[in-house]
Amino acid sequence: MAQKEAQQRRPSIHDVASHAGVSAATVSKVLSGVTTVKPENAQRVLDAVELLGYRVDPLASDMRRAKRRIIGAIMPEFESEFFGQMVSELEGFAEQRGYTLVAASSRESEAREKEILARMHDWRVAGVVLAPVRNEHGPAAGFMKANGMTGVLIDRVLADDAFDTVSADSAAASAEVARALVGHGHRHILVVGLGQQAATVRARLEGFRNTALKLAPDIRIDVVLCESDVGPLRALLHDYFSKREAGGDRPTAVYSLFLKGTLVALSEFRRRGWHCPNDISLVGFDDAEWMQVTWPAIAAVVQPVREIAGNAMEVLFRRIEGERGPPRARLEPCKVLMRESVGSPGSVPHSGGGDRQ
Amino acid sequence: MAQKEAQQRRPSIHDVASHAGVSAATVSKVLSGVTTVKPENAQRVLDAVELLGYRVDPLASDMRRAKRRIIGAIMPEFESEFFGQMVSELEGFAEQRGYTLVAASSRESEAREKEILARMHDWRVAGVVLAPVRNEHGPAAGFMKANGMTGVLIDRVLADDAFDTVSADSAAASAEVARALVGHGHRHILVVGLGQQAATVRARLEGFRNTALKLAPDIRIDVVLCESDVGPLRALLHDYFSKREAGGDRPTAVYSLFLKGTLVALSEFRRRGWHCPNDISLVGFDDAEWMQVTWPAIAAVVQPVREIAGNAMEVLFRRIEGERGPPRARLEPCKVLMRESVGSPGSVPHSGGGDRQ
DNA sequence: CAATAGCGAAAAATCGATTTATCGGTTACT
DNA sequence: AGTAACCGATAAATCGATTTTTCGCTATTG
Repeated sequence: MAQKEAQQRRPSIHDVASHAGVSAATVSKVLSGVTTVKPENAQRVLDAVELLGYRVDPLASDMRRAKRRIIGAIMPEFESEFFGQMVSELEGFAEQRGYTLVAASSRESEAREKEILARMHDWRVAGVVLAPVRNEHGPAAGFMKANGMTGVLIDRVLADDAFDTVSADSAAASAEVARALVGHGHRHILVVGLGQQAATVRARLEGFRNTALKLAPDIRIDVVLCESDVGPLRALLHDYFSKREAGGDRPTAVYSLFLKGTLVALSEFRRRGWHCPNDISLVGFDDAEWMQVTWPAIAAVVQPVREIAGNAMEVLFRRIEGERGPPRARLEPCKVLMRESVGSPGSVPHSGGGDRQ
Repeated sequence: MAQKEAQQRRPSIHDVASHAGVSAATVSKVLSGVTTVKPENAQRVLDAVELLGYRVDPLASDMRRAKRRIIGAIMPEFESEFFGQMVSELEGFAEQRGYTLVAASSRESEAREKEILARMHDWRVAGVVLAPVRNEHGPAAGFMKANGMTGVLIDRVLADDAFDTVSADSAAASAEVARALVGHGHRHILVVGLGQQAATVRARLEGFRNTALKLAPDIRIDVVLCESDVGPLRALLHDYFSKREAGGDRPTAVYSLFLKGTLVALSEFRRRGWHCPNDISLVGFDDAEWMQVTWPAIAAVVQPVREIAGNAMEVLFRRIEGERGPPRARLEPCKVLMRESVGSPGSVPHSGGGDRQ
């Protein structure tokens, strides 16, 4: 019975102390590696720790010190492969340095983003990896600044005057996509994007447009931007293609600036019975595992998740360790995988039907 | 300068108290909603809180009480849609009750799973939602039991003698798949699975086999199980189909018991130039967004993520609130979406080539 | 009128660690 | 011899809240 109770309540530093016949302060010193303890006493402390199965209570321990060995990570969502991989990688890097990563998702809401950040501030996290919902100018970054938090911004950011940023080199990747599509002979291209993430999308769009116009000044680039959510995009795209098809001047290729856009585009093609690349070519920003196993495989821009995570953690820990100096904006190069969804226009003018059923 | 210092150090309950001209105890009472405080004083406290921007320090606050308003969630991985959605849903439900959810992934390692669990125990989380790497008999569940933690097991579990479990009704869903495939006339079916998750996979396999045999006693069911990781599955499957094709008795349908298996199967079909459903039919356990936009759309068993998350949180909070009684094992019904990847065998005996290029 | 009950708020104990101040007991130095 | 330095360890203060105890004051009651 007494044993049972002893098992229920977890041992404190005082239990260890009285068991080893020393004071709590001595136990604390032994465990924190202070050398001014008689070896004999140290051994008895360690024995008692072993016997009782004592573990330091991190909350009590951390209450005095300013920072805890915790890194907070805030992602816009967890559903997509990209952010899932990102969290996994960040976890690994944090673990390597003896830190714990706690992850939370803002679920695409700036209000929740700030709320989570405030909670992490309460927890006294040593640093935050923030993938903002919109861009680096949102309220969350402001909160971090106002409260003197240490952090790094990733993904939907370009550069900031207070925090280091790490993101994919969208512009360069988009330029490469432009080269490929123009090279295949496309002269009328639709670009699909989401307005929310202002800066990043603009970089992707400009990178694409500039290069395309330079290579083929006569090129026609249509843009369908969806301001708010993904939902309306489906309708927008349907309208767009209906009008274009009626007018007889529909684009020969689509470049989607984000993953869900690629899905929506594919689903629209499907609805019309179009197939890639015979009826239309498709390239999407962001890769996913399934894109390799579809018929045909979908061409995609692959973001270097591991590199972004690694560099973000690298600069974050440098700041945590007190490094000063102006914030730096890092861009990691993407890989562009030109798969079968891209071909040359006009080879088969218009199938309409489809080759199945 | 003095203002700057005031901004730097975050206000404590004593700052609020002295500002409002009351004691710290009174502040605490006001904030925790105790009614035995004179309205006038309460107002002054609230004003001071507002003025100083005071927030309760959760570290100090929780130190006294045994349980913290934190729920821990441990998932095997974050990369897949399923667990990503799961974490999102859990987060939502925790938020509804004023709890914070901290998520971590064991990255398919039982050692890490236990390590994370120990850390959460140190944090004195109120409860844990554990999606074990293998099944309910792993070391993590043992750790939870030994330390008297409150928790609920989900996904890769059937039933446990110490913890409530919530999972998808794999057996029933598999039976439905069997009915559909047999109904379409399939008499030779390959089932692809991963051995790791023992109990769940067995349930899916048995559910399928039993029903299929009952409906068509002459049916032939091949099974390719991969014990360790997904990697070897690719080779196993390739071997399997090579032998079968040589023997001229290849199956007319494949049922994959897990998502990655579906991808591997698709990629193998692709390699052989087979198309669904003309050359072979395919059903996968676990749905994903992309399955609707491929040609053809892939039939899938949809796990009720939201229901599983909701019920897990429901039973977990009941246990946290002190409910006794034997653990219950809940099974949530799945939806089976029979999409175009399933057809009748023999309609087009063997295409081999493919309908593109 | 004295004893008691009730109310609101302050004082003090508590949670589990860390850190600083203190203390007894040697040893070394002037 | 007197004191300074030092060593190892303990007592006590601290972190920021919550909770229990105590206390002063007013209102009720026999």
